[in-house]
Amino acid sequence: LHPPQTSSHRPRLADVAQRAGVSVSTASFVINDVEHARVSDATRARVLAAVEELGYRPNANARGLRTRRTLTVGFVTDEIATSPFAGEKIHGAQDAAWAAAHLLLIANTEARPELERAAVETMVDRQVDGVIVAAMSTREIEDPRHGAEFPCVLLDCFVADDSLPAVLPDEERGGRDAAALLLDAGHRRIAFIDGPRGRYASEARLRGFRAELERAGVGLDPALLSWSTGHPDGGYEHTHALMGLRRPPTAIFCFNDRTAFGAYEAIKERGLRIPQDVSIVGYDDLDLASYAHPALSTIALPQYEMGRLACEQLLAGDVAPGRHLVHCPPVMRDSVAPPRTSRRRPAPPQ
Amino acid sequence: LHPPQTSSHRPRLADVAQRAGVSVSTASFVINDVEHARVSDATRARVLAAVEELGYRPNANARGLRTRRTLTVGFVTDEIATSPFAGEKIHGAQDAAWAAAHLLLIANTEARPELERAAVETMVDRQVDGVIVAAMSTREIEDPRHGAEFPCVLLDCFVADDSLPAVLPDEERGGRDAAALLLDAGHRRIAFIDGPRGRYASEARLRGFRAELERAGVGLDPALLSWSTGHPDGGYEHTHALMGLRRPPTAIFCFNDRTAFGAYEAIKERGLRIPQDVSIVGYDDLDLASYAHPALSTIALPQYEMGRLACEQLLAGDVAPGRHLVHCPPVMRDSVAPPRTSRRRPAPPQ
DNA sequence: CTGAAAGCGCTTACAG
DNA sequence: CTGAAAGCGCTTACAG
Repeated sequence: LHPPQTSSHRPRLADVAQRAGVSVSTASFVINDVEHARVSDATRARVLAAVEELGYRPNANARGLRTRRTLTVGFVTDEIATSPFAGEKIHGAQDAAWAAAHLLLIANTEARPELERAAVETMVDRQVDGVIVAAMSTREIEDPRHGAEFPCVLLDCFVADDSLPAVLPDEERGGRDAAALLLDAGHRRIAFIDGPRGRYASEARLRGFRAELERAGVGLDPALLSWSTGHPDGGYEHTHALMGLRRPPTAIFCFNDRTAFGAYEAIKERGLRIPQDVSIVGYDDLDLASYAHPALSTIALPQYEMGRLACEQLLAGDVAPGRHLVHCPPVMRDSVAPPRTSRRRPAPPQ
Repeated sequence: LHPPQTSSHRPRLADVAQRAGVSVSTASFVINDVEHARVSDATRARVLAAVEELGYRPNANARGLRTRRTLTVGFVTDEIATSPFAGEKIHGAQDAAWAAAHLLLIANTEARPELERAAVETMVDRQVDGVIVAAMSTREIEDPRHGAEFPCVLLDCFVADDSLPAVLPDEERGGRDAAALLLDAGHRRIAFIDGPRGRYASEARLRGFRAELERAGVGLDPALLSWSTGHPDGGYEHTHALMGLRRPPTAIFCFNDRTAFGAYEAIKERGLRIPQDVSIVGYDDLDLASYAHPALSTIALPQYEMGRLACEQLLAGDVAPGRHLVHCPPVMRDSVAPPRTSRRRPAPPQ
């Protein structure tokens, strides 16, 4: 009847079958290495030769229609360009996907719920084998399934009832580790320039940070806690304020590396040195952190690993619902040192 | 016979046809708004109602098999995580794709030719409507078609014979603009800390930079040209070297913003001020550039626009082969000022 | 204005 | 060991 395009067609399975002098069934069996269908070596060789000569490659679309497996996973993200995080998550997910012969279908939603919904729907329409829904900074989202049923894992986000598997960074432990790192160096007066109030990461890191300080019998002086933007300007301003205090901190934990970069500037402007005068710890481990002077000690956010894990779990298909926390490893560089004794001495007992 | 999965199936077109009491043809016509097939309003309403009630959504896979259009474009990139560039390109491409009801299928190749080839092949197997091959930093690549025929546009890369459309930043003009910017401010002794030798961007920016200096009758002092890493450490070291010269430059053009960040550090360490003592111009317009102190003047690399353009051209299908240069707009911030007169005076005529 | 039927390119019980 | 045939879920000339 009507082949929509008669033009220079790719060879089809029928073409290789014909050339090899076998039926399409047999050709299909050898191409797919079907176990239980025993094909003689001679026949197999003829088919393989025909495949080679024709440069035959199966139409993945037709195959997917028949088998209901498309070897494709959907990746919908609320943001893709402003931070390097998205790229790292995608990189990890894509590596896991590729290892299982899958490809990633991407959609960016700008965190707009109606776009997110449309994105998930169009992926399901395309019969993806599963979808990863990712947020760039940990947050709660609506259930992306909206009643439909399909394999889904959440990346850096979660649903209220935890009915879906979610891969999340262990922010609270990260906060604890940051505090421990500074405590271990001997600091007692430690400030925290936190991120935006109410943001999941801000609250979780603070929880861990505060708990660790209290465990050490130090406690968090309310004057040393501030909420910032997560950008360098916030770190810059808050650090100036902090260092202008009558009893300035000897160390500052910054919500993220960008905030720490701002803190660096402020400290240098005041003629102080890092880490001799003030120790700094960041969060994220941006690649720029290792280029700072001195190289920034920080808590790494393992975006690549999280992306990989989410995709592996999705494809393995055996993940339990609920939150799966991923450790954020501290990375020690040169921005932490013991406090100056000269500064510790004058500090009166709390 | 054998429905591979009898489980909770999505409704098919046949289901809506049955429910509406029409044939699948008719149902298909109204769902696809087929022009020449006039369907009575009553019938149309019944079909639409059935679609609504059943929550019917067409199987994109089946549709693609039949129509040979999958509404999917392949995006293969040599790098996705280390710089923010990939994310911006993808963002632009995805926005253009989405606007045309397309989705992006992504593959990352780590710049390994065999992976690149496999990626392109698997995308063609999946019947994508076209593929974008992207590099993160302008470079020549092998023809990704390898004899096959499919719509393809290159993004930040090109093939030797220019037989494919390629969207590229106008690096040479960027170099010229950077020079002009500094020349216009009154500088005559301008250094260039270029990127790695032999890299396309390094060479092209140098070409433009040098040409503009010569046009202004200034010329590029070989002592003021150096090749660096493209990372902050390179900018840091070369700036120290430059400022240690007997006749240091009054302005430095840095290969990129990261290099400029290193230059900032070195200048501040020497007790000099930007822009009063030294003017700095970067390249890329990273988001961090606007947070630097002072905010960095730079030449923007319009990654998003390039991504969008490439995808638009691919989907429009009317692009001529050859290089399509995209302008890199200078963005003036606070790191450029006229040279100190005290420094200009002693400079003897060349 | 509407329907019956072929076919997109595969896979896979089933029969021989 | 191999083949004929149905069917995955659509679209679309063609006939009425």
